Amino acid sequence: MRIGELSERTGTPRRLLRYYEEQGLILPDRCANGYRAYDERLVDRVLQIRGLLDAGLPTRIIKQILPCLDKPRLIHFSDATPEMIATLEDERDRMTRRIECLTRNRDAISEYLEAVLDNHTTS
Amino acid sequence: MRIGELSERTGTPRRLLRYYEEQGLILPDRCANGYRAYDERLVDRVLQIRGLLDAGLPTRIIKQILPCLDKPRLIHFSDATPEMIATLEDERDRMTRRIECLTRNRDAISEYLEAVLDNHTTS
DNA sequence: CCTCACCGTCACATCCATGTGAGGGATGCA
DNA sequence: TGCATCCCTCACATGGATGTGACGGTGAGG
Repeated sequence: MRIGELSERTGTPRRLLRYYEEQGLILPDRCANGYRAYDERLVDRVLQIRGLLDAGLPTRIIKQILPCLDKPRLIHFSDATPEMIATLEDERDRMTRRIECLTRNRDAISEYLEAVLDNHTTS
Repeated sequence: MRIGELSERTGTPRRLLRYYEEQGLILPDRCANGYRAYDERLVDRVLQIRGLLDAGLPTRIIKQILPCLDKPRLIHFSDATPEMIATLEDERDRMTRRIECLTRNRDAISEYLEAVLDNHTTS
């Protein structure tokens, strides 16, 4: 598919699809035209990228963790340098901390909302 | 406490403590000097702010959700306009989505790391 | 009194994700 | 053939969080 369709199907501005490519997050083929040709699977990948960006990860980190998720069983041992492993462990821990923080705060919001709505219906 | 101590205890540059104040996230007292005087409780609040920022929330949103968490039982009904409630519900849902995304990816990283480390020790 | 470490404000700089638009080529249809 | 709609690259702009430094006031200790 071309960039327009991918843009529509992922709700992502074309500008950003090109930006993600520039940052090395996706690598579309090119038609003879020069037009970018995106594989079907890139729909999910783009959504994943957007999710991670929205969760506060920079493209530099996303680029490093994406290859680990490609094929659950096709591990790229070539990339598995000690530094890379350390980076991944760090990032996994940061993600865990983020999850805890978000969960705590979301639960507090839920509690607040319940209290307010309760009060509203009973007053 | 003054800004230096709060900065040290939270690992936050003074610059940012002033910035958070400018954005209305914290509201320190002032000594006769003009020096900012921070309450003990602001240590936790600053850490919470940093956690939420790191998780991708903008200060504008953080400012709105912080009051809901102040006292679990001291609900500020005065702020509970319908728009505010809608905002909170939206933000709660966004947080849930972020949590799901982070959890999925973190688990995939863990799986990858396990596979790599397994392979490493048995080869 | 001097000095040093703290504080204040102000302003400009940087990084990153994103917006916007100009200028031009490709494709397909009236 | 003309026009609309897609695509390309390039480049400049914006907004939010953060860095950095200038310039000056405060206050405790030698």
